Amino acid sequence: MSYWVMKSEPSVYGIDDLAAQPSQTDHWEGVRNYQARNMLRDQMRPGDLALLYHSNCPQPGVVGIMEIVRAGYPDHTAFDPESKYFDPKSDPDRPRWYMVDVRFKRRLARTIPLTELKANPALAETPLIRRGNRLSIMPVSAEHWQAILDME
DNA sequence: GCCAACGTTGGC
DNA sequence: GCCAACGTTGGC
Repeated sequence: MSYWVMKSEPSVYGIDDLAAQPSQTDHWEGVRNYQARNMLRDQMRPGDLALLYHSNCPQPGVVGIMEIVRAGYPDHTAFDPESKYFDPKSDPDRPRWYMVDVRFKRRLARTIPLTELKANPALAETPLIRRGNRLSIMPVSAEHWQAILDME
């Protein structure tokens, strides 16, 4: 079982949106980066856990925990010309982009802000806070996972 | 809004 | 394959 960090902009899709789903489950659509795609397609498995990180907002930080409930499968929004995630270079026979399904587990007791994550020496090596890392899906070690939750 | 740090595209 | 131009991300 693996741990992950998944980023989203709360103005687009945040923890409240996921929690509001009838099944508290949703597709993680719209990832259009090859490195992140490879993780979605090849590495994420049902039962894996992911921290949800809110980016591009007043208080960027980790806000909750999600569980991966379906392994990678083709991101159908890439096939839909009406979707903002449409990509004409992806088609059902040769899908370029993938997604997983995630289920809301819980909110953290508080948002753990990026400033605090950066200030924690135990997290110096975690991809989330390494400068310039813009991946929307990142692995996190079990040790770093625990170190983050210890800050809750 | 600014700008650093990327990733992608396309000419050659 | 190189690399300049361009687009995007995301903190601040």
